[in-house]
Amino acid sequence: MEAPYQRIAADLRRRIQAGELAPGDKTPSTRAIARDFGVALATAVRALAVLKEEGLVEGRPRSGTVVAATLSRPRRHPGAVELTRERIVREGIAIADAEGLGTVTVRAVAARLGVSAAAIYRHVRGRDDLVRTMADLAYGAERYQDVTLGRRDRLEMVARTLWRIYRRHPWLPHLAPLGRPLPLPGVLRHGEQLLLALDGLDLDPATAMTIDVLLYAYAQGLAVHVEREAQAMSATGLSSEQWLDTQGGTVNAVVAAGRAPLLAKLIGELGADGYDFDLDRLFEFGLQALLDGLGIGNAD
Amino acid sequence: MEAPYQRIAADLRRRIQAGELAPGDKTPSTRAIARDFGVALATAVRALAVLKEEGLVEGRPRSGTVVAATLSRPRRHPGAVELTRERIVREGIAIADAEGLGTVTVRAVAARLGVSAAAIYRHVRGRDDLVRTMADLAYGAERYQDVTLGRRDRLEMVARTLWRIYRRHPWLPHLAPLGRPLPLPGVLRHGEQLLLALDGLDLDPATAMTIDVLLYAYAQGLAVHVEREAQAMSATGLSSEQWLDTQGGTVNAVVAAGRAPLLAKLIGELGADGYDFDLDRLFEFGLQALLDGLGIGNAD
DNA sequence: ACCTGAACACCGTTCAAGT
DNA sequence: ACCTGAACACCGTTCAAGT
Repeated sequence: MEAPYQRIAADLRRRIQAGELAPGDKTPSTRAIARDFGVALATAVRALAVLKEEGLVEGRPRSGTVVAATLSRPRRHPGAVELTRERIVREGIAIADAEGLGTVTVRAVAARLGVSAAAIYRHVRGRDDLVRTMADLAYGAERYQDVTLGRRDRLEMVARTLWRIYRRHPWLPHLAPLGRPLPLPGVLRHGEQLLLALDGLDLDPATAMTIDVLLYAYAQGLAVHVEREAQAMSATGLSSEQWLDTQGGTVNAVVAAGRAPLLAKLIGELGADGYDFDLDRLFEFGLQALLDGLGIGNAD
Repeated sequence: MEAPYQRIAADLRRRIQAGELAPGDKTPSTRAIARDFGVALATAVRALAVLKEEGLVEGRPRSGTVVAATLSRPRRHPGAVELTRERIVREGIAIADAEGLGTVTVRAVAARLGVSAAAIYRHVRGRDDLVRTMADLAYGAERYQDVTLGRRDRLEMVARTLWRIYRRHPWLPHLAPLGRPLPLPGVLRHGEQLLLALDGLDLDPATAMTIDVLLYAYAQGLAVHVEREAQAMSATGLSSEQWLDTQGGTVNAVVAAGRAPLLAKLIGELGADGYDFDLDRLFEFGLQALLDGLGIGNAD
């Protein structure tokens, strides 16, 4: 008679050995396992502990459990791919996209390239340099076609392009500077398109700069929450809506203490479905309000 | 990762703690530091400021800086202040305000309280718990008076209150969650005031929630840049405008390559004074546009 | 009951030594 | 020329041992 945790461990072991879960992939979180297999959290923890013991998976302190790198870690040998700055930067982006900026360590990048940490420093000045170059590459990847567009249409288009970039790289909005623009070609590209839309509006230059910066900051400011969503999801294995469902009780506990009567009322009115927390819709809603408020239309 | 001034401060700290520099000894002068470490004077000044803050050194008006007498680090003894959760959290806030969230380490908090790092864990679950409690305290410190205000006036008032909080604690906007609101009383306080302003507008509940979240996100999104400004300033010892002055050449180098002709034109039009990068004005400008765009006035 | 010292498993970064 | 191993000075966190 096999215990539940052994059954679960066996199932995950099979998926790893079949390549269904590749090295570096996240295993299901303990919460996901508990839900899917219909067991207690403690049982899920136990199942993962077995695989850890076997060296098949590794705990990543604040981001769950990960399939261990192939026992013999990738070794570079004559004829292997050359270590270049670009390869390093792309590896950094891949890690950041998948697991967040916090896990982009020089050592992690090096390990995934089968190289010592020290070797990285031949191509990159340090972690800061690496991250800044990652940002330049990410911003610069999207190109604009040379089309004629109404003023407002163009502003919306640029804002949505930025939003798309942030969606793809949720770590990015945490970096881009505002006060002291870094002269990164990848960043300036978007500013140019915003100024193109504002050109001919007969704005004084300071106002043009202000609107330029404001739209940039709006997209970036909202996008900061994309990462939070992703992080929270990977940490708890729950989506925003699921979280609200399960945590509603806790929120209500505070609310019920009479500290937040209006929030309590609103939650009541929202009913059983709750609030569909949709960042994309929120972005679009705020963008329209902002452009309306700035009085910018398509006509000259 | 570590700013130069922190590296220098750490080096001096080590020498003091090792007894290499005894109480009453002169520390190297700012000029000597600047020369020996190959950094700007401003950086040397900052490094010494850190040590002054820690009470390790004292400024002697016209004769430089001197290692403080209280060499034995603050020891707790019977009758000393009790180690409490609140004291720990307040120390964390003090560090974050002065030097950024990145320098809020469990070990740093412990050292400044004259206690071992392990002792902290008796009052706080870990670094995450510490930081979250710091946020709750910071958000909750501002209270609202029970006044009657027009709808729009109240929304502006709440937004400006949030802005003031972020100004005081530039690390704060990097934390507050949006997708999954933490049931922190300090955070809910502000949401209540926003809902109070929206109440009676006959909005469907989802729209009310959206506007609530949007205003919150707008203030927070722009405030993210406050920290960047502060960090950059403390790292380089230059203000935004000074930075633009010195780095203008670099920006222009990219701009002059013809990659950003409109930015080039705008910079030209701005003239010698350049762009006065004023976050407060930017915040106010965007806030008005947003509320205009939402069609919210003071009348019912 | 409260705190510490030591340990563990991590970081970024440097540098002499190897190939 | 390129890369590594080892080291240094840091992290967060745990835990047996001390007072």
